[in-house]
Amino acid sequence: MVDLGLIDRADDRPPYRQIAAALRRLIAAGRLPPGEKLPSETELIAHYGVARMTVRRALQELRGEGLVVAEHGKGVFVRSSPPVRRLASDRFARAHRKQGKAAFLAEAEVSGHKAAVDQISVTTERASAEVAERLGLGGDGRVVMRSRRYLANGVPVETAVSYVPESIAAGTAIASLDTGPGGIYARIEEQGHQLGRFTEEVTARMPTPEERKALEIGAGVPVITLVRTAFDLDDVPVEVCETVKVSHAFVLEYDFPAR
Amino acid sequence: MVDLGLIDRADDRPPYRQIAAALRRLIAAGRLPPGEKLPSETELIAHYGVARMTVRRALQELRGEGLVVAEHGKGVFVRSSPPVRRLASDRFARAHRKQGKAAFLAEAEVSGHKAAVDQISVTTERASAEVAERLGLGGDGRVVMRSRRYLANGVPVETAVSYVPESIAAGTAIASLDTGPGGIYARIEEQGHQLGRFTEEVTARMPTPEERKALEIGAGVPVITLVRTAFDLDDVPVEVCETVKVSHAFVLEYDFPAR
DNA sequence: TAGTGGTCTAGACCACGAT
DNA sequence: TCGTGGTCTAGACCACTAC
Repeated sequence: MVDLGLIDRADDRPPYRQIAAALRRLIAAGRLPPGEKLPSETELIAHYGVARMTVRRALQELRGEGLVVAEHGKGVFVRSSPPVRRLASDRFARAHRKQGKAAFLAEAEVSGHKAAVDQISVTTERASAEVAERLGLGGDGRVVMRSRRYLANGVPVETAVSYVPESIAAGTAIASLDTGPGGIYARIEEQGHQLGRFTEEVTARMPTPEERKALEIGAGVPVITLVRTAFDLDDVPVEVCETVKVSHAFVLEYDFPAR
Repeated sequence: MVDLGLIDRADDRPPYRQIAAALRRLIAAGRLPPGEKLPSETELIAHYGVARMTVRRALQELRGEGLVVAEHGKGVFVRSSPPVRRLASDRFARAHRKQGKAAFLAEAEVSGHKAAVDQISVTTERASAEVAERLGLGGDGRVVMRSRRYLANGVPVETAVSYVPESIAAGTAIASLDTGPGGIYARIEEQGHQLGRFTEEVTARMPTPEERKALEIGAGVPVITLVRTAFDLDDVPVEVCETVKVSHAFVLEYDFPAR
């Protein structure tokens, strides 16, 4: 059993915070490594000599921080993190596409992860107001919508939905399940829209229940949302991609001139 | 009094979630506008006919989502959100500095917020291993460390700590409380280091207890961390700035070529 | 002083997982 | 079946705020 310490009634912090702090320290120090089971509520109650609610408040604080995950009927476990993936802003370089690699897979190769894609679905529908605006489409603009989920080493890390104007996607592999070598962007360039620049809008928030399910994360784990718009050399928007990433699995890197 | 609804014992959601959902709906619908006081715990207990802990769990869920803020001795209030601030990657343009404006204030002016800076502290110390590495300093490299907190319309939205090598900062306004017109970057350029580019590393996570206190946010509100490194025209790193931003107060915008 | 939220106790019953 | 966490009750005392 790990060293849990004791509650100091003279401490100005309430007992539940002291218990949370003790557990947090053990996790940070690696004495409770990822995947390890914490002492059960019953054990913590006996050790600290407090009521169950007090122990539960401490555990709840750690859950809120995303440090631990409770599994009903099994116990409370230290959360194991997926590998961190650094996304550099040159990850869409044409050189990668020329080699037949989509961005996610090319990046995974550099990072040494085993990348996979699943839950692919492709439909054609009317663009939402927001997507239509970003793509510069009229009121009834139709788009091919591709959604999929990315996994690193078998762990879900990101969901993505791409929207390409039907005028560009129609009759190409963009509208089929397999987009072919180089991915969507290679197909778009083949349609005569050579890519010129990207914009990305990044923010973070707590996931919706649906996102928690798709990404297999507990409450208390934030997500990064990234909306990328691709423009061709005439500055015409040719794709919008909305992604939701598990926050602790990504570091986004950007490099820009001082101007 | 607002319409709280009642608990449906046939509902598969537990009572505390039903209560949370009812309050959440009222907030979303604007029936409980920002700044408004929620019914007190006593009132909710009487209305729903449940124990106090049940009501508190519901309120706690809302607090975790950042929707409400509890004020001891006063009540629970709907959180008033700080305005969303869009940060474009040209926010450090030299043109702003030429006009004597630091980046945060220049951006606020565009967005129409009332910006403020407080909790400024300046010290000189040995660089941490991470900062030393980013700045390309040797083992005992010393840096001027400037920390401060930014507020938009009086609400804390960001803390920032800048590190500038002492060799650049010594004897300049960088080492004094007021950095003068144009901020740190204007002073660095005056020292002969004209800025060439920036890199930014972005991720998101849950805040530490200290960050929660400094940013005055509840436990369920994620933060965006952004580490920016400024390089001069010779590609020598001249500043590292670590910021922690309240996630829902920011959208980061980046624009980069397809290459 | 009265009302508010913050913390705690000592029980209870339930649902889930492993055996 | 037993141990686990999930939810709930019905009290208690404390600290903070407003009057």
